[in-house]
Amino acid sequence: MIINQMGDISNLESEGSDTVPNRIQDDVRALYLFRDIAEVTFQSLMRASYDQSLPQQVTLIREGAPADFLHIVVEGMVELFATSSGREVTMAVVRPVSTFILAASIRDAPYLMSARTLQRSRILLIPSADLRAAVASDSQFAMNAMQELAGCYRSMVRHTKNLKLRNTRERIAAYLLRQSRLLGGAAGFSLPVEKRLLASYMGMTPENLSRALKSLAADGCKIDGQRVIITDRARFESLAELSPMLDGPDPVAEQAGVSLPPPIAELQI
Amino acid sequence: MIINQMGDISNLESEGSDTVPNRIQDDVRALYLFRDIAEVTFQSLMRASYDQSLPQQVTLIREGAPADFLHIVVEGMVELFATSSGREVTMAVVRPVSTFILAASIRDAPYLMSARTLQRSRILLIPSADLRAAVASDSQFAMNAMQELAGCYRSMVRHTKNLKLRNTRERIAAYLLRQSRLLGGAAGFSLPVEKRLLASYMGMTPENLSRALKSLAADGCKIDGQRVIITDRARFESLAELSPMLDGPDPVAEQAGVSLPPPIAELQI
DNA sequence: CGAACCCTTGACAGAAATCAACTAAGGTGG
DNA sequence: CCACCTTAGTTGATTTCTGTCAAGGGTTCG
Repeated sequence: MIINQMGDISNLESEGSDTVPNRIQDDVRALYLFRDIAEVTFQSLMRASYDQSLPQQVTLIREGAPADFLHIVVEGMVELFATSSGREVTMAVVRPVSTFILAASIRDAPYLMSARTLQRSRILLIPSADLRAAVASDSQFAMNAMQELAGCYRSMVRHTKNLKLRNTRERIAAYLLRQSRLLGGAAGFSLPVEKRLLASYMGMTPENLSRALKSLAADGCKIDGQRVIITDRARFESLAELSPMLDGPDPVAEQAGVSLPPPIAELQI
Repeated sequence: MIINQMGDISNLESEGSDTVPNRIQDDVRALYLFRDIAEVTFQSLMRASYDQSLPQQVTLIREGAPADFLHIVVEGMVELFATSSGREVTMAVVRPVSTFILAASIRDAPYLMSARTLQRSRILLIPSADLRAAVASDSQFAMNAMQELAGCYRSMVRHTKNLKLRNTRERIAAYLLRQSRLLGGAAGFSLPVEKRLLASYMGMTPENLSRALKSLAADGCKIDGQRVIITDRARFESLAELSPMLDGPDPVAEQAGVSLPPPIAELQI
C-alpha cells in the first residue's frame, strides 16, 4: 500500500497504537491541528496511521494522484513542487513538525503538488478517510482544521503577492530578512536550503539568483556560500520593505502579544 | 463604521431579519457555505448582517484593516487587489453570488487584500464576530467553512502554479480556454473584465497583454476589442495545455460526475 | 578516483517593462 | 446636442531584466 521506492525497510507493522512511538505522538499532538481534540479522536487517528522512515530524494506524492493520506513531517525536510510540460517549480519546503496537503485530504481531491524528501525523513501518514471521519465526529478538530486551512490560504496569498508585487532583488531581500527575523534578528545565518531550490521558490533561475545575491552586497547584505551576513540592516531593510501583508507577522512582536495565532502548516522555507 | 468614500447614501438600517430581502436570502442560502446549516444559525447571521447597495469604484476593504465583516457579492462585481510601495495588482474578481475574504474573518486577522466594486454592486456584510460564533455553535457550518477554505487554498495554489509554470502567452491562452469552457465550450465570447485588469491578474502589463493577444491569432485565437473568437481550437489548446492541476476541473465533465464538489468562493475572474 | 551535481560566471538572445504618442470610446457639463 | 475631458487600449521605440547556453570550479558520494 505504501510505495517505498528505495526498497528499504519501512516499519509498516500492523496497525495499533504502538505503531507510532509515544515521543512522536507527543510532537504531533502539540500541532495546532490536534490541539484540544478528544483523546479518542487522536488515538483513533494514531492507530490508523503509518510511520515511515525514508531516505532522501524519495517521492512521497505525485500531483494528480488521489489524496489518500494526510502527511506529517516528523523529522527531516520535504519539498512540495509542481510540474507542467517538463517544467518544475518549488512551491514550498516543509519542516518538522508540520502537516502538508491538508486541503486535498479534506476535500478528497487530487493532490495539486508533488512532494519529495530533501533529507532522510520520518513521515506520519494518516489515511484521508480517517481524517475526514475524525473532523466529522469531533467538532473541535473541525474548527482546528478550518483555522489551519484559513492560515494556509493566507500564506499562499502572501506568496502570490510576493511574486507579483516585488521584483527579484526585493523578493530575495525580503526572504533573507524573514530568515533573520525567525532567528531573532540575527545578522548572520546559513541558508536552510539549496540555492537552486530557493531560486525556484522565488520564481527565478539559479543563475539569476546567483547574480542577484552578489549584487545585494551594495545594499547591505553579503553572501558567501551558504553564509549570509547582513552588513547594513537599515539599508537592507529599506530595499526589502518588509510588511505584515506580504511577509506575515513578525514572530518576535507576535510572542509579546496576548493571543498568538496557530502556527501554519506549509509554505515555510 | 462602513467607510463610504463617495459620500453617498448607504442603507445601514438597524439590524433586523427584514433588513435582507427574502430574494437575497434565498440566493445566499444556496451558497455551499450555508448548505444544510441550522435555520437558526442562518437566520441569526441574516439578522446581524447589513445589505449595502454601492456605486462602482467604491473601496470596500483596505488591506491591513481588521476583518470586521465577511462580504458576500449579491449583485455586481468586486475586484480584490493588493498593493505595496505604490504598485497595485489584481488578485481576483468576485462575481455573484460569492463570499470573499472568508479566511481573514475566520482567523480574526487583518485583510490581506483590498476590495473595490467594479460595477454598481449589492454587498451583504456579515459581522466576523457573528460568523465565528456561528461556526463555533453549528458544526455543519464549520464543516462547510472548512471545505470552502480548502477550496480557496487550492484555487490560490493553482493561480500561483499558473504564474510560475506558464509563460505569458500560455497563461493568456489557458485563461481564454477556461472562459470558453465555462460557457460550455463556446468558440466566441466577450471578455468579462477590462483588459488592464486581466493583465494585472495574470502578472503582466497592459501593453504586454495587448501585444500577446494580437500574436495569438497565429495560434488559433482572434481578439477584436472585447470579442474573442477561437478559430482553431486544436491548435489553441495545444498552446495552452489545459490541465486539472493548473486550471481546475472541467465544469462540463464535472456535471456528469456523481458528486460535484462545492463551488469555490474567490479567484474566479 | 571518477561521476554527479551544485554553484558561479560570461556571453548572448529573448522577453518584458517603460516611455511616449496616438486613437477610440464613454461620460460630463455647458 | 455637442465640445470637452478622461480613460482604456494600441502601437512603436527603447531599455532593462531575465532566461538560456556553455564552461569551469568545487563538493559530495559511491
